[in-house]
Amino acid sequence: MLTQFQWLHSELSNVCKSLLRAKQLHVWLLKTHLSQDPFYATQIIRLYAINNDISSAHHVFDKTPTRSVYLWNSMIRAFAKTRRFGNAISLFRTMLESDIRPDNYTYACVIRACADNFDFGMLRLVHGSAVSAGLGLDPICCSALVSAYSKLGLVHEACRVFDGIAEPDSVLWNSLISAYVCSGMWDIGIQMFSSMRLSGKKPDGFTLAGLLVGIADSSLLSIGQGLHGLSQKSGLDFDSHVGSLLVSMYSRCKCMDSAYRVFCSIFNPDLVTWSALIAGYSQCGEYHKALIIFWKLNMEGKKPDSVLIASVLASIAQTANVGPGCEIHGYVLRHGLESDVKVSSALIDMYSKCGFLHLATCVFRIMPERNIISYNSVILALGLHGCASKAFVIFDEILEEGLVPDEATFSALLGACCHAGLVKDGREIFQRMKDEFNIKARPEHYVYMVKLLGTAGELEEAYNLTQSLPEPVDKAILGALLSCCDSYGNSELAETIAHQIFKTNPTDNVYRVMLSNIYAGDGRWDDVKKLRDKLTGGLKKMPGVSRIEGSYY
DNA sequence: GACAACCACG
Repeated sequence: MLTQFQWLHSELSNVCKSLLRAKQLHVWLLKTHLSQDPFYATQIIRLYAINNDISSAHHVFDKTPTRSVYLWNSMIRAFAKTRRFGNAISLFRTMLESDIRPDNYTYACVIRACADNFDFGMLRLVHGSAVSAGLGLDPICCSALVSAYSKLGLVHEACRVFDGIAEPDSVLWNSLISAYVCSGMWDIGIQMFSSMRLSGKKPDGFTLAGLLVGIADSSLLSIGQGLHGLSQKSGLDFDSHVGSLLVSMYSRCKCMDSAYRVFCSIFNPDLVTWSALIAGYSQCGEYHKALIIFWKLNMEGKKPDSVLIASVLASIAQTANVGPGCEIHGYVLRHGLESDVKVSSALIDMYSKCGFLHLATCVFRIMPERNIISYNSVILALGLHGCASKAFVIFDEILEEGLVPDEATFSALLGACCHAGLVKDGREIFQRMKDEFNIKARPEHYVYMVKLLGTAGELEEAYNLTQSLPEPVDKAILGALLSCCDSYGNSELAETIAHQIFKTNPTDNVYRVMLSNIYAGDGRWDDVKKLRDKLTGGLKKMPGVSRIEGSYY
């Protein structure tokens, strides 16, 4: 039989998400007067933080008279993990003024918080403070520093920290490899991997994980396959992290057969691995397979989490078939997932892409918590359905809420203007994006602007806008203008634009076909022939398919 | 208690 203490320890080590359970344990500890014991207080803070009840966690911290380093660290970590970076830093400052000295774990946690908050200035300060506390060469601090600098894109700083260590341990090697790979320098990451092996350190699951995320697309497939072989040789393919990363890696390489094979070889795959497979099918455009895997997951009695639901909803949105979407919505309501901001944003997008704007706005209105992504989803939905003025009302709501619009917000607004033909509003919001919100226009913003002006017949202004950009101008921007020239039958401008595109994209036949169609519209058949003769093989148009599924009104 | 995975808007 379990003793009370064995029971307590097993309950505390259980990381299961349940605020109720955390509260029950807290009450039990209060009754037995154990709650003031720094160890138990630390555990309760951790449980509250996992369940996002930061005020209860802070209350426990306040009420504990003897504060160990452990206790301070757990409270700072609780703030940092719930993205309350300001609180984490100010508690760290209070700790520095107290008679308890921060240890290497405190610094590692604060360093990570600075990186998560993209606060370079604070990271420098904390780094300096760690050095003066004599922890400049501590392996735990250094691995946190290497990861933090690389997250901020400062891979050379990360390298400097690494170079300062005479005998790096595996964790530090893994952090450096990850740093290079995450910064897009996967070849240096591979070199570091060789150096690690030469130095006698055995690669582990983390090493492989760091390398696998660098296999961004099918051009690196053979390296990915090599890493897969290596993981099999060292028996690391049984590691659940490595398994899920192999599935994602093959998905990114569009090798869904291999991804599925890896998935099948994993004994009892976890939710992350299921998610990786579903997202993989979805990203490869195999939405129906994604749904089949989702139903299979349900048949096995597994409980999908919010991340998995969000990726399935994204798949459904692409199939534009609201039926399964409604089923998932039912599941969401039955399992109390509707308050999750990821799930709700995905529901808004799904309903809007399936044609049900009113359901999308209903979901939005009853959301208890909204972030910029949920606002962007609803602006996109309104824009897609031609309700541009309502989209602008939502934009004002963002500002009233004190949220900061991002690139995607303006993309959605410009898209809404395009759909509704609101040239004046489009011009205005494009200007405000740059002047008021300091957001540099990205190619997609220019595409919308060119489309907006071009569709309204302002071809000259649209052309001037494209020519104000530095060379080479993105082909999508010029392509948008080319298609407007087609609508207005302006074959002269079309010719100029098309040749500008051909200069940088000599093999892109799509634009030759577009220009040839414009010539044809003008009756310039000789030019059509000249252009068509230049076309190389492989020009096949996928026939369109439409289908009507059952009605869900 | 430090280093790693799946995810919603474009």
